[in-house]
Amino acid sequence: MQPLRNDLVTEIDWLSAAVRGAARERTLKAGDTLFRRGNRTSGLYEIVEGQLRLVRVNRAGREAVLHVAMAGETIAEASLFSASYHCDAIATTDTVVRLYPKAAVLAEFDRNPKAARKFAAVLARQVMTLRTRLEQRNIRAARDRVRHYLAINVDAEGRTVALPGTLRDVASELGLTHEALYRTLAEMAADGEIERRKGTIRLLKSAL
Amino acid sequence: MQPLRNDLVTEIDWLSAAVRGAARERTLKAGDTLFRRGNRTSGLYEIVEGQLRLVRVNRAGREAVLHVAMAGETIAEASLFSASYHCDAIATTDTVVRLYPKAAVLAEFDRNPKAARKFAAVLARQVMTLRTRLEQRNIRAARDRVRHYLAINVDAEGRTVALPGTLRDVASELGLTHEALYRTLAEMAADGEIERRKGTIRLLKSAL
DNA sequence: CGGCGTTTTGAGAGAGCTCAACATCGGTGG
DNA sequence: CCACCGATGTTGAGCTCTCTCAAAACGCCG
Repeated sequence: MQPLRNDLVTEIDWLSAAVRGAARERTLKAGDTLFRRGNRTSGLYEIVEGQLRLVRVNRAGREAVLHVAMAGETIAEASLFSASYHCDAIATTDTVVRLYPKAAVLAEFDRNPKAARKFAAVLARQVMTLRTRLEQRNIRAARDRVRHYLAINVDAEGRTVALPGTLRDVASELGLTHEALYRTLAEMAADGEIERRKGTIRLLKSAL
Repeated sequence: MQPLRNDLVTEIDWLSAAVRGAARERTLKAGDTLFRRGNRTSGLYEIVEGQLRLVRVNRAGREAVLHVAMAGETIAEASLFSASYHCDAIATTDTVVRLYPKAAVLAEFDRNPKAARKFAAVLARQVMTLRTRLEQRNIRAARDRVRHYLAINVDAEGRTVALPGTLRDVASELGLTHEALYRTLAEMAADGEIERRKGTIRLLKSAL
C-alpha cells in the first residue's frame, strides 16, 4: 500500500542535500524493533519501504498502537526535540528506513532558518490535515462521511474528486469497511448525487 | 468547555515576550467571521475564549467542518507559510482571539533559531497526539477504545489515569456518546478491570 | 488462460446510538 | 439552611446502521 494523500506524508524536500547525504539506511525484518521507548534518540526516520507500527507497551506486554506508518511517511519528528523516544517502533513487514541524524538536522536548522521554516510548514500542514481527518471521524453516517470527504477533496472547480489509489484505500482512510463504502457510493450514484468514473467521482448538481 | 489535554493545545511559550507584545486581541460575536478562504494571511490566532469552527464552504453555501477549535488552541499555524487562508473561520459563540502577526513571528524565527525549534517541537508533538487519536478511532469496540485511551494516558507508574474535565468531555474525545462511555466504564468496573474514583481511574491487575 | 486483488451485492447479527427517565452534585438565592 | 436549578452522571429499551461473513463478477498482469 502506498500513501494516499501527499499532505499526510512528510516530504523530505525540506532537507538540504547535505543533510540528506548524512542519512543512513537500515533494513528491518518483520518484527524487528527500530527503537524502543527510553532509547536515546538518534533522529527521525523516513520509511522507504514497508511498514512500522508505533506502540506503547505496558508492563504486561500488551500493546497500544499509536500509529501505523506506511512507506513515504516520516516518524519520530518529535524526537528531534527530546532526549529519548516515547514509544516503540516495530516493523510489521520487511522494511527499509532512512535515518536523518538528529545532530545533522538540528545543525541545519540553526545554520539555515529557511530549512527550519520549511520543516515547520510541513508539520503545520500535517496538523491541519490530521485535524480534518479527526473531525471527519466524528461523522457517524457513512453517507455524510463520504460527503465530507468529497467536499474537502474536490478540485478547484468544485466538481470532480480524484481518487487516490483503490476504493479500498479510500475506505480505510474514511474509517469504513470497503463494503460500506461501495454501497454508499452506489446509493449516492443511484440518487443522482454523484457520477462515478474511472479514478474520479463527479459531483452532480444535487450535491450543491 | 476547556481544553482537555495540554498536548492538543499549542502553548504560546515558544514566542518571545517581544512577539507576544505584538499580539492584538479581537472580539467576535457568535457568527462573526475571523477570516475567509482566500484572504491574505495576517498570522496565527490563539483562542483566548470561546470557540471557532474552521470550515470549507462550497458554492452552494454548504459547510464542511475541518475543525472546531476551543479556547486555548491556536489555529492557522500553516498560514505563517502561505499567502492566503485555505478555509473560513467562524465564531460559534462569542469569542476572543489573539493575533500573532505573521511578520513578527517569522522575523523572530529568523532572528532566533531556538524559537523556530520550539515552534517545530510543539507542532511535532501535536502531530504525534493527533495521529494517536486517529488511530484510536480505528478501534470499533467501545471497551477496546476505552482501554486504548487508558493505556495511553496512564501515569508513570502505569496505575492511574487522571480524567481531564468531565466524563462527557472524555466521551467526545473518544468519539463515543456519553451513555456508551458510562456503560462501558460501569461494565469494566463490574468486571474488576478498573476502579473508579473521583477524577481518576485506577487500573487493576486484570488490566495488566 | 489462470490467478490475484478489487469491486459488488446479499443476508444476518451485534454494537452503539437515540430517546427517555431519573439520580446526583454544585452553585445560587431566598 | 433549604429550595431550586442546571449540568453531569446513570440506567433502560428499542432501533438503526454498519460490520461481518459469504459469494460472485470484474479487471489486470504474467
